[in-house]
Amino acid sequence: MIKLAHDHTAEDCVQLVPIFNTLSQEDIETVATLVTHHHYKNGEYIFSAGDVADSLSIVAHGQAKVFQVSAGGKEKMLRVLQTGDFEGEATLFSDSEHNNFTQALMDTEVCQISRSDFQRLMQKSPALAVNMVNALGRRIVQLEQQTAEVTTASVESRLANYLLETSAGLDEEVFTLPLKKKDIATYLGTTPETISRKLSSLAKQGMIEKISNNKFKILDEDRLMMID
Amino acid sequence: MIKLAHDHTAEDCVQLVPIFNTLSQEDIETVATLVTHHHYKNGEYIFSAGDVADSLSIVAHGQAKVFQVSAGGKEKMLRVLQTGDFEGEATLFSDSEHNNFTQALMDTEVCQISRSDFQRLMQKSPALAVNMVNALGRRIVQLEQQTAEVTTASVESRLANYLLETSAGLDEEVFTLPLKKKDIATYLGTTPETISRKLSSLAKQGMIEKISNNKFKILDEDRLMMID
DNA sequence: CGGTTTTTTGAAGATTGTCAACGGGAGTGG
DNA sequence: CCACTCCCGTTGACAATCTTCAAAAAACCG
Repeated sequence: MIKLAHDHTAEDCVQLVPIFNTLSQEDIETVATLVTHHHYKNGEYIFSAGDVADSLSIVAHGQAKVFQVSAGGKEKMLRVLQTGDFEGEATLFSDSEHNNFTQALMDTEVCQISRSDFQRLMQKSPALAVNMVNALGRRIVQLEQQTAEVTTASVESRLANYLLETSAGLDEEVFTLPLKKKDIATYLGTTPETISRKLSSLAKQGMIEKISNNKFKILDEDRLMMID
Repeated sequence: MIKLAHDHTAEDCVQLVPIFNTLSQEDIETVATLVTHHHYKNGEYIFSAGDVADSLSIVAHGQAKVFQVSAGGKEKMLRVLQTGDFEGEATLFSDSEHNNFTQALMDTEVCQISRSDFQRLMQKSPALAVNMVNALGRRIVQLEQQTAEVTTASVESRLANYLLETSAGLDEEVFTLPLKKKDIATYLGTTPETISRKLSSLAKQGMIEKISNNKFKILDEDRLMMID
């Protein structure tokens, strides 16, 4: 069966993405017709704060960073979208503007579905709505943990956790940080200088090893977990 | 039409709570039959971390605080549930244990619905699932703002915002803080001592007035908003 | 009213932020 | 292929906010 490139990618979205891939074949085909597909190169903006927020964006392949910009012009990293993640919760329930920026970190495929289509789809396909509820629930639990950690733990502890999470699930002991240190800093609620110092400190203590600028190796997982 | 007290409260839940009150009459009646109702006095625990998490708890009337306890035994306030709010996202998607504590701050009516019933209900009534998606979406937006603020703004600014939010929507200029300063402190990611000092500072600067231990009056809203 | 918890206040100390300068790597253009 | 530039990361010195510890005062509860 030969398909056009565009169709192929639209169905990829639906096949690849957790909130869709448990749906019935019929639903999957419906979703595929409603989805539009876009490609973004490294550094391109998927959307910006102030844009009309009328659709949900789903990462079919690649990575993108979501961040806010304060009145003073300072960035605050919120999270990194991986394949299968989506962004645009704010668009789900009201006509509004995006409050975040989303920027591709590499070549990234994004599928979008308009709020009205998505709401209709949820009405027609309860399984989708339930998937969505579950996905959002997971996200809330994670956000709560994150806020608790930021207000509770020291920078060194937060950084250690970040390294553990980022390296988790990789067979390779050597892993690459997907973000610049500047972004890691705002993600963890600190400054690039402090990140630099704490990484040195962790290395000096023998818990990690710096391979290159953004490649590291975990040497002592247990000790990293017990910081603070 | 005469009803038993218990039935009355069960329907109150359904009538009062945003995620339910837009449902069809038929759905509302179904929900009412699935809901169990409990009363908690000030200080009683609605659930504790480690409890089996198999139901969603909805506040029909009253106030309750949700908090975590760290390994070291320190509390971290997460939020205050008001009438209509619910807690138990973690229970939505998997058999697991609660990761939070929830404790009544006054006499509080709580309705609970089991995960399995709730999931069935969402399958049958897409409107409910959509309401749920919207409610969770709102919550995520709020949590993101909160984390951004904690990592970005000074304690004085966070406290000022907290006072503004807590007093918002009240006609009375004098308002009562629902939490002890200890809890406000962990909510804002600081210590009771710092809260005490910053409140004095705000009062000295003429932005607020201390009426009693936990009653305050906003004097200069504009200046409070512009801190930091 | 007695006892316990909460809040306030003070002083000292620590973690982290800020400012500034330097070094290095990546990309560009000659 | 080399030189130049720009941005990022590093390092140091200093400042500031905030935390911690301790003790006294105030509020709360039965």
